[in-house]
Amino acid sequence: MAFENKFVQLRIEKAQTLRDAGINPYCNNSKRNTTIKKYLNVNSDIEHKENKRDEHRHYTVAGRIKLLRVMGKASFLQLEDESGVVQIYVARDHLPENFYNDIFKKNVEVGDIIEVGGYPFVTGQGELSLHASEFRLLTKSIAPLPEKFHGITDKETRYRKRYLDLIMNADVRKTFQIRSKVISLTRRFFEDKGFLEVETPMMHPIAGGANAKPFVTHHNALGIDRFLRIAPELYLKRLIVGGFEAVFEINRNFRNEGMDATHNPEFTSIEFYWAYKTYKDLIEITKEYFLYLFDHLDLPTHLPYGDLEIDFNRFSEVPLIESLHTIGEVPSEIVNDKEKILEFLKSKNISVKNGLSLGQLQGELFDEFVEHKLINPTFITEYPVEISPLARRSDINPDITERFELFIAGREIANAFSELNDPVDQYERFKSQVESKECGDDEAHAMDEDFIEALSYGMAPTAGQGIGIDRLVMLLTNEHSIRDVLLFPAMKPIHNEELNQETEV
RNA sequence: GUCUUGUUAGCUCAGCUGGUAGAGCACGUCACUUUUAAUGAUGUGGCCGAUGGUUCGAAUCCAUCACAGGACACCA
Repeated sequence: MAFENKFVQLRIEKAQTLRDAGINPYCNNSKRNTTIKKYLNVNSDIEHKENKRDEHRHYTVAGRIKLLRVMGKASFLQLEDESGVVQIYVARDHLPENFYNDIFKKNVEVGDIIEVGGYPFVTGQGELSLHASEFRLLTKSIAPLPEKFHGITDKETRYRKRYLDLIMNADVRKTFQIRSKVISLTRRFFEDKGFLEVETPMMHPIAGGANAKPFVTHHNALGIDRFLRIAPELYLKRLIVGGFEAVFEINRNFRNEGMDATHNPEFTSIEFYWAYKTYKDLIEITKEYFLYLFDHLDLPTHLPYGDLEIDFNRFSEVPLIESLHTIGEVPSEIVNDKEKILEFLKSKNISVKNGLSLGQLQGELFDEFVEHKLINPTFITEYPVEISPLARRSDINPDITERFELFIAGREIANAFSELNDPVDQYERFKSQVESKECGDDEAHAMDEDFIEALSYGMAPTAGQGIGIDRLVMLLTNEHSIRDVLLFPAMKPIHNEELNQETEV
């Protein structure tokens, strides 16, 4: 039952006491006229004034009480709003008669949201504070906050009750402010380059554009199942067919797969498509994009990440096959021989699915021996065609594609290629994907005939790229779990809630 | 999915090889008009994650389950 906790009960009683005294514990006519940060900035000159105060100034701030130190006839409290923290000095004799003793001391506590009016002064300890002459409760908090020193550290509680995490941990708020900036800067970067932001469907009749298991939902009115999108790619390319030459979309994708430190079932990406360009142009714009982010976020280009230091002045480019040997230390004589790769993998005790093609085996080698070693930004180029069903073939070598993936700190951050715009080739590639699907690869791409038809009308030569925003934010904020850059990461429901839901129905 | 480590007061944590629970913060009461995690005194507060088992006796040992963290697998 709600509110049964004894501390909550006590606070509810206090709220009632306030009502009985004619004070609304949930009033909404706040008179706040400045933020705490502005208050501190505007009054930074006070310490140089006579008596270190200016009784002619008057400000009204509001926020949550984070700390409360009652010392007889006067009290100090730390008041926090979104912009910052300020110390408030509350003295009995500067407030209406009996207010301090009967209302403030007895019924106001840590967690409450209040409004305070008064003048600026600097305390004996040298802290710019606000001397209260008006004090008003705005919102009575009836649930006690976590411990003032240790705060809340239990990860499960932090993710399930993110609001508490945000109240208690300023650095968590900072992380999400940076996340917001990254998205905003990304939007501005592409808009400034003439890209058009578009919104394409989240519910797809065919889950395409990536290899992944989709979530399924049902549309009652049409009586059909829909898939939550695993990627917007095929819709964005339809727009290129339609004549838009530069489009992007920043939004969620959904993949019905495992969860771990780098995977959440819903995640945010930007995908952008650029007509009359190739993947080589994408390498250039990607470098430019990173510089833009670092510049506007004021980050060092030697970025610390855990124990690593990533050098964003050094982007390198390595073809995938070459990387197997030069980075992964796989003997170069085996990398183009299926049987030898299988032998090699066996000798390293690595088991792979039966019936993989050469390109797929090269992909396995890459994942196993190269990926985790790519710390500084590295564009791995020229992916095998078998693992790139939507990418354009190289004119020089039809077994490889004009594609790259960008790796930083051992993780894939972006995936990009010159788009396959030959409808017949695309049709054949889908067909071979469908064969894989029938052979048990439940993540292989499905046939999308409507997309083939769209391509048939002609899609200008185009380059397209996807960037995982969550992983990017992890890098930029030095976070090592995707849950720490998602406000509300996916969590299993706790058992009691499940039971309640069942019994309520 | 596998392995592993957790789950004790609102929060942060103790609790040994079994003898029916402790601290700090918070909260109540008292003192205190310049504190900085204020201080001093005093008090309240627990279905020890859930269910079974072993035992005279379980927070503690065993099993199963739930949730979480980590690692691995899967996710090209």
